[in-house]
Amino acid sequence: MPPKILVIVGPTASGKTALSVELALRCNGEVVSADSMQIYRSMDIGTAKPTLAERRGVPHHMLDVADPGEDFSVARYVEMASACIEDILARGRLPILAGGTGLYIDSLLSGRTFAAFSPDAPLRAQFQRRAREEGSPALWRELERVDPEAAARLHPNDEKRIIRALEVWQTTGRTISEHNRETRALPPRYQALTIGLAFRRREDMWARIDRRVDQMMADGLEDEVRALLARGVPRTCTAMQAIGYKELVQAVSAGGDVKAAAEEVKLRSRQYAKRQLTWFRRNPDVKWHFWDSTPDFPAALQSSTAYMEEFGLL
RNA sequence: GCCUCUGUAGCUCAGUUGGUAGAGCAGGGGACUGAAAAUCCCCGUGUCGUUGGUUCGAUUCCGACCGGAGGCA
Repeated sequence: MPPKILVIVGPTASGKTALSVELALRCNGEVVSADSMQIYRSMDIGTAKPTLAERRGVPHHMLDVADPGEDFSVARYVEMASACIEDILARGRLPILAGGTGLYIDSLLSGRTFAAFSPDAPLRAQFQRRAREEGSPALWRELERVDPEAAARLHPNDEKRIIRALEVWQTTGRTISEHNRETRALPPRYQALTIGLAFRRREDMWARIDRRVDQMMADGLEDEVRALLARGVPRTCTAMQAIGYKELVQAVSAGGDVKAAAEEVKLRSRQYAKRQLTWFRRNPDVKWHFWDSTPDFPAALQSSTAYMEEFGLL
């Protein structure tokens, strides 16, 4: 039987950090972040990375493990995060995986593997150029010839996934469909108790997101972005696509309106939160804890520990 | 006070040579297997400001009224 771990999911600003720290303190746990942007160093304010004070002495893993200009990937995340979890388990403590990046969480828990090759940047760039020149449906038709199963699954406009499927084919000689079929058959890496945090009403979630963005601005997000740019972090890198960064980069470099940018950040954050909900709702095993107008951590703590007992984690 | 323009989906606006209307954004839903805070797909009934009139039929034409913008006094 794979080891049991605790997982806390939810959209942005739903209180994952606070709950995971509380649970770690009570249950001899350590937190493993599952956030695709908090992995980057020097991106603290805009990613809502838990501060030292918020961590309250609880060890946190998978924060600050990459430089903003660096390429990161799910595969790297799974490799590093699973090593962290093994280590925590070996020390007899409870791993608490907390974060909002659904792909990272599912990949880690499921035990899936990735096609055995490193992303080939020149090849990808070549496909991107073709997509720009011939259009993504042209690539889709090409995919249809080599991997009809993948083509049937993908929309002709889904450029990123079409390119990915073609990359796998070109570099490994096997189709991504084949690979996926095999990896899906692998046993899960962990037995997860997943607790989901969400607001009962959408408006309450929006209000909390808005407040958080206002706080980020007050905490100096603009300066954080300026510092990254001054250090020469390319504005096109993945890290700079993060919500809060791309909008501020735009405003700061275009001499634009920082206040308007902050409003844009709120809007994009709400849309992101909706996508996160879509992802997590798909998992029927999530034990949801809904907030009324504002988070009630004592209540969440109580229901979480009850689930943990039932699951055999306590 | 007079004149002109204007009032259509939450917002910005198209449109109907009279047969009850459609885009963008917002919003909702879904997808997602080495970029994922990324990316992709699907979803538009609303007293067409109110009220009279003309008409078989008005959101569309005419009048009045009530908002809004501008101009002249």
